[in-house]
Amino acid sequence: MPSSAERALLPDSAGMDRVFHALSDRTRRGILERLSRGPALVSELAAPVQLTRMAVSKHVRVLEEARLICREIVGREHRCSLAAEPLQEVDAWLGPYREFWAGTLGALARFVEEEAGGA
Amino acid sequence: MPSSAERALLPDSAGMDRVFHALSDRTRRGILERLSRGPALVSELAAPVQLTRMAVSKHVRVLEEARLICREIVGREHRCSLAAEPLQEVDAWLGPYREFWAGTLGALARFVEEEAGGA
DNA sequence: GCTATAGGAAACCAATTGGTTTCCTTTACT
DNA sequence: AGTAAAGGAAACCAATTGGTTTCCTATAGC
Repeated sequence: MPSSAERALLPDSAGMDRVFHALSDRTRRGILERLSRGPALVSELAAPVQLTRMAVSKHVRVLEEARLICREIVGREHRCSLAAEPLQEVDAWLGPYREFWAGTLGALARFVEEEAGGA
Repeated sequence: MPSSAERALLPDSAGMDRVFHALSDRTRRGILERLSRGPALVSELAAPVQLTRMAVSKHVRVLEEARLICREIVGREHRCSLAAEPLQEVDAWLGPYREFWAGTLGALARFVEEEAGGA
């Protein structure tokens, strides 16, 4: 069984597919943003969204399958809450590219400096 | 005209949709990873990928439309290179959630500490 | 016990995806 | 000039998406 650290480092491609796909819809990102301010029922998520409850329900399921939210079923209510772990995986995935753009910006800075110094 | 800082902070939903969707395919993430080690032609991207050149060409276009790569056409060759800016937008988008999971882990740490102290 | 509420299941739809194949254009090499 | 290489365009295909509507189940409240 892989530890959570291993899970974050070995890029489980299928998992990342699911996470990025889940994030590729603004409605779903909106749901995540809402949940970052505390748990909510499915109907509470649906209320502000100008969409059918069922549409929101499907979005919730997509997020759940990407492990971005988890739901606790209490009575007839489904209480959804944010699960940030996959976002940490995204953060980790971003790692090398962070170095890349730091390099790019560094190179740009050096270029500008050279221009200023040389001219 | 929005500055690059504004562009990074105002979440252009359609743009983010495109970026996350572009990232939601492992082939495309593979292309990005390849390009993080330097520019490449479309055929060089297609060579290792066990897919038609056309399929790769389409993936390249998706990445290009998400502004994740840019291509310089020189003669008959299309030289593709990584454009990390949208990844910085992803990084920025991640910001608040980073605080969230820091809080969660912080809370967990406190809980464990209390357990250890109280027991 | 009856009614209202929270939510999923299933069927359906148009649009998009990821992939292919076949053909075409443009540039390079000899 | 003639051929090989780089790559896009178009047509096509099966599978998936995002959305709807209609119906169904289970819990809660009077």
